[in-house]
Amino acid sequence: MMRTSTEISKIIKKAIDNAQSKNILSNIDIPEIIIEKPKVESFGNWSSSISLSLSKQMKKPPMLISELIKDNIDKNEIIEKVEIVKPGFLNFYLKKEFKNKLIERIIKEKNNFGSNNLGQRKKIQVEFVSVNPTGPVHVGHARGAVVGSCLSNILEFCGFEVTKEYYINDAGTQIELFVRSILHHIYSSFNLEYDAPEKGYVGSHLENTANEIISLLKITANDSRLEDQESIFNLVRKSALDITINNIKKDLIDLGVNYDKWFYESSLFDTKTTDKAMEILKKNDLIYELDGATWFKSSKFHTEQDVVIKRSNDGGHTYFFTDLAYHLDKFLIRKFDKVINIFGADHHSHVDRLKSALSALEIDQNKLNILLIQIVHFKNQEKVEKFSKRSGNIYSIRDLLDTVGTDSIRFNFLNRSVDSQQEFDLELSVKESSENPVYYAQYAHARLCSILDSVDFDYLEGNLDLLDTEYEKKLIDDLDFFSEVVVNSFHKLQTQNLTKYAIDIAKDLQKFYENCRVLSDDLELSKARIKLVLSCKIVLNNLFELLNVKAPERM
RNA sequence: GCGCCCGUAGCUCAGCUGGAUAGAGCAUCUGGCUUCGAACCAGAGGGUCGGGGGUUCGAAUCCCUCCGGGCGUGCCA
Repeated sequence: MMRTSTEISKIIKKAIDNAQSKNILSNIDIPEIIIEKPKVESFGNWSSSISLSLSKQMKKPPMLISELIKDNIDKNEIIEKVEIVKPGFLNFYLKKEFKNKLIERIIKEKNNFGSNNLGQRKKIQVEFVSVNPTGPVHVGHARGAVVGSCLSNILEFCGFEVTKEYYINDAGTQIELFVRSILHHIYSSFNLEYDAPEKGYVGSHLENTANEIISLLKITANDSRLEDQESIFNLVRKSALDITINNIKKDLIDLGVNYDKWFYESSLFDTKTTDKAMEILKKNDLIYELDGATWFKSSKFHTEQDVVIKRSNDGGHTYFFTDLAYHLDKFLIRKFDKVINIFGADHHSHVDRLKSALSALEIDQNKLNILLIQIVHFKNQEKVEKFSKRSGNIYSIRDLLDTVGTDSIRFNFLNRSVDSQQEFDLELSVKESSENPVYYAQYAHARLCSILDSVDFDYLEGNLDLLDTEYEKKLIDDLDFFSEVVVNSFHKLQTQNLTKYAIDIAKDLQKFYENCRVLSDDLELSKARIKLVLSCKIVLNNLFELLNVKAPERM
């Protein structure tokens, strides 16, 4: 089913063609005709400023171009009326029958209403969060988690085959440090010597994990396993990873974030993908040795500086190298048509490097989309807290979930552009949670449910022509806009227009509720209004589904 | 120094592929519950869109420059 804006766009294109073939409009190439929702109701249901942009090339005043377009619009089943407003806007009013059909269609399509097939079942991967498994996911990553999960929902709704993936860095320096920090704690608790690593992990989380491992592995004071530091390292490493990853999973699930795949960095070595990557780089002469390290000539592509892929001190691979191999896996082995990586803004130096990696692997760069999420400051009583896992000063997602509800957190994050830094006032979010916009939208939904609950007669034959107040018309206008909002979110890969739409439609619903009695003595009118209420509920449901926010029937 | 992001109402933020009167939530003030849920509604106040230049019929939006804040800047991830 085509979106209304697209339908109108085609009608206008045809009208211009008509005028051009009659030689009353000059025969130039017509750009994409953008049809927009006007800001003000008095400007119709949809509008276009195409005449203004054509004016110069056509050497005609926009008002005149609009007149000519209007006069040459073919008969159609959508547009009731066209208004031309200075300085040359075309404002369109939709036919009643078209609006009625829309409502019938919503009721029929239910969960699918608003979806589309722009993705054509193409394989798309969304990789997000991917925090080192060295502790709980802290609040700084919650934003990326929520945005990633919502974007995935949108992509799915737009017809993509989506794989949500978490990349587990289980092969690098940080894991090593983490495990050695745990071992230090374990040995210490039995009064044994084990050198604490420099820049290691400390704090209550580390101690808790260590203690958990002691009881899990039943380590005792005179345990012989403690004599072989090499093998105890591997034992502890595995337990530490399992424990940490399971906790991360649990926290994310409670945040409404779930994954299709948990990808282990170490598996890239097991499957020899890293070797393959190295071969390609060597084959293309993109590798050299310097100062004992191995370098990748990324400067040949997009970066100013080359990048180390093998360290000089211990010969270990850098994070960048395994990430390069990881992307080889994504594109050349698993063959995703498109990949979206969501990074924290502090990783933005990684963007160019990764792009250069793709070039080296001869992968089309347009297939990779990297979203940088700006950081979140968590404010607590005037103090802006700095959180760091290594220092042990953790404010985890779990802590956040314990004080603020999931819906509130999600809505709060989704309601902003990822380009903007965000200040999250912890005190305020708890205190004002009942005044959070998400509850406003949910309340509208609950009210609709409450009405529908008390209906005990058949209303599906109701005559929609009876919907004639400004409040009802506005709601229908909103419903018509939903598919458009979804597509916009997809194109821009953003979520804030969805939450904005939620607030907008909720506001119009509250006004409607206030002014239009649904269940009344006028049975025919009641039936029509119930159908409107039902279609609004369906759209709100679909919207909440995308946001992964609850659509409560009662509150 | 260089690179990326941001600067819009008292606060938190939308709007930025140029378009009509710059919006929302919170906060403040005034009014509204015997009728489907007042977690609501109606109304009011509140703006040099960081400053300055430029492009354009038209700039919060594009370009230049300056100021302010954040993040990053070859062997952590």
